Amino acid sequence: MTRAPQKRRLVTRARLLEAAQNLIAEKGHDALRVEDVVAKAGVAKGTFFSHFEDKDRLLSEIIGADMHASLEKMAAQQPATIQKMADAHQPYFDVIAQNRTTVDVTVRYSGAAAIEDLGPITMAFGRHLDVVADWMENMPAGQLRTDLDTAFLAEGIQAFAVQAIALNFCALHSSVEISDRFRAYLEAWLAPSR
Amino acid sequence: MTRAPQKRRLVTRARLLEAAQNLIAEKGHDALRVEDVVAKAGVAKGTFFSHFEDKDRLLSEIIGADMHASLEKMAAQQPATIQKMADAHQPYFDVIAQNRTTVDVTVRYSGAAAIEDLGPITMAFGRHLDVVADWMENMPAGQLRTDLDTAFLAEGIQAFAVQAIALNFCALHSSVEISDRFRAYLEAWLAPSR
DNA sequence: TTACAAAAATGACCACGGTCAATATAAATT
DNA sequence: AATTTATATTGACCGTGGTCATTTTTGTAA
Repeated sequence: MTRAPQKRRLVTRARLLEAAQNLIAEKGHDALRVEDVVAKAGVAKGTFFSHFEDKDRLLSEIIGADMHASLEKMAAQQPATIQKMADAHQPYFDVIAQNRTTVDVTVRYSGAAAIEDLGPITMAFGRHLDVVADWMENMPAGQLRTDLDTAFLAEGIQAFAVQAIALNFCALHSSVEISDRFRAYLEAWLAPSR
Repeated sequence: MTRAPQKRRLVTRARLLEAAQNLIAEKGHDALRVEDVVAKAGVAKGTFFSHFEDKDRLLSEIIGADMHASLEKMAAQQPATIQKMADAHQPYFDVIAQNRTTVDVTVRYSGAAAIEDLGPITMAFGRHLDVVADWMENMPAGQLRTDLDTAFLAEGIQAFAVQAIALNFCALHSSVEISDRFRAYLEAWLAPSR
């Protein structure tokens, strides 16, 4: 039986997260250094690693929270068409595709390391599935293919979201074109004309 | 105008690659250390980085070659059904999903860094698109949806391949189940019943 | 209060990827 | 053959992520 953490620990953790967020806001995810974080937070280096198993885990904590926030914005909507579903993903793409680091970390954590401790990014990916499945359940009839359940369709949407982001980074396209590509994929996936 | 490299340089490069391949065969991709590679190859550390911009680039060179080999096996076939298309991907999955490192590197290099110098993994991804597009061009009629061209359908296949691999690592499924999942995706993507 | 055990924090230390001015070797020029 | 120029290699050095035995702090029970 593990005990509840002392409040001191929670304070330290919050300090570390806040320091990291400020540094990211200043210099971007790529330039984040653990030593800078601990210096700003006023703790020792070892403390950092007693709170986060590695640097990527801290990043995943922050990026995961951002993803979650954008997903809640999405969940508050109910797009009526496939096109609008695609468009509603914009805030989500904005978070994931900020830069190479965010893309890398997102992808790495999309497959969870441990089963027990699903990271925040893994959770966010799960939430994404739920959100789009829910959208599809409540969409005006006749637009979606009916041969597959919404959970399966949602998996496909996730695959296309990742693809759109990856291809965007490949050809150095702008963020706008992510959604162009994504829109075409969704149309083809969700409303095939055979 | 850049000159041709001296043969000495080519020899050194080959030595480095061979040393790396042997070490990977012994201990796996994860345990590869640059210092071990240069020791085995009998060169200085700096030499390594004059041949490969970083460690990941060396890995991408080796994994990319493996991917290419498996793709040529695939290209030599002509599956007659969607199911067989999916099954024919097995050697490709075996290369990419060997372990976490191969998956990470593959994904990272799927989006090329520079435009000039497309890495071997990026090239392999491109080859994959060609191979499956070619399969679809030469398949017995009536199986595939006709509303989209094969190049676009190929992009979707790629997206689903990545998704199948990623989900496999997420839930810690076995390699067998990658292709199960992939088969379902392909059927739904290529032959929707609306 | 004091004593004590569990939790938290510390910082010297290590591992390893990556850099770069200096050196050695090969090719080109006289 | 001697000199010069381009190419290839070297290895000491650095930055930064991550470890762990030790010390400090906190909650608790006598």
